Amino acid sequence: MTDKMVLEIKDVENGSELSERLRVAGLRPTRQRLALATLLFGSGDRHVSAELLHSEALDSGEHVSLATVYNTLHQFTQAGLLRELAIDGAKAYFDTNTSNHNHFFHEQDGELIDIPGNSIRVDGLPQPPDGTRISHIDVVVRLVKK
Amino acid sequence: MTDKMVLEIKDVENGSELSERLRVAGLRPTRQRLALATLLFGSGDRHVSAELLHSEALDSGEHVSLATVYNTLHQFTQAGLLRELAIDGAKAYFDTNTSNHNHFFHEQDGELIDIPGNSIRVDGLPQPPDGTRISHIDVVVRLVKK
DNA sequence: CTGTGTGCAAACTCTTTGCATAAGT
DNA sequence: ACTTATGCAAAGAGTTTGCACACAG
Repeated sequence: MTDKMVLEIKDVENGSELSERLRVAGLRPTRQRLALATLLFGSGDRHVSAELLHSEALDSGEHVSLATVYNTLHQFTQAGLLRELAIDGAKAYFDTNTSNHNHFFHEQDGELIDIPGNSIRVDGLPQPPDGTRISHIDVVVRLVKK
Repeated sequence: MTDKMVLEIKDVENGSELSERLRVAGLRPTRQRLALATLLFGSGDRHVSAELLHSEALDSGEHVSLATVYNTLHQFTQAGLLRELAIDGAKAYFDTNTSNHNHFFHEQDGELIDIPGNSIRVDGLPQPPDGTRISHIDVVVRLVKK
């Protein structure tokens, strides 16, 4: 039995393939990154701001500095684990659902809700300008109180 | 001939129905607002940031403080003369085209290009959550270099 | 005159940065 | 050991605010 096998068994035992996800992304699975990853990926799709994630981490008893939260969110985004959303200009939101989907945004509450990727269809796209290609299309359906 | 008539004739003479647009919106046509309105609405559709508009105003020889530029952009937005865009989170953009249309956004250059309102069609919108109605739908087609 | 608008500087929010210390491999 | 990550506090960008003065009606 090699060291590598032992490592794999240990990872499976403590239920944490999060370590492995981080390692694959070239990120050391530090205490802080694991804590944030657990909050982010431990329970379905989420939309978080840096401040929210920071306070959740503190609430859960892990000390993580706000600067580290920002670093981590950007590292995760670069690694493709998160997608950054430009929704309201004031602050950045990060979405744990990186697949193709869109959003309702409640302008008064600041609440953000996923719209499944297959429900909205965008037709009639004009040709992108020369020398460019479409990276992706963001659709934000803005809501107000009735 | 009444005072009112004199005023109307003067407005027509200097070619400025901008004064009237501001008055209708409940905004006094001050020197600063007229200068900004001229820059904004004097030449086709535009996308501006506060800082860009401020420096254009200074370049044109009109002194306007940055705070007034912000005030004015928000007042114009509230009056329906502008639409605010949440494109890249870092700063706010204001669009002089308030009709229904969408945007190409070149992520690397930060360039913003209008897509005519009638070319894109969005289908398959789910029902908005209870107690809310759709205010409007923003479609941003994000571009990267080929 | 009266009320609104403007300018200035200070304050505020969100985010980034520099550098010494701590932790992972 | 060696390298990367973290924490702190300070700096930075963009935006807002409070209040005295100026201007439009």
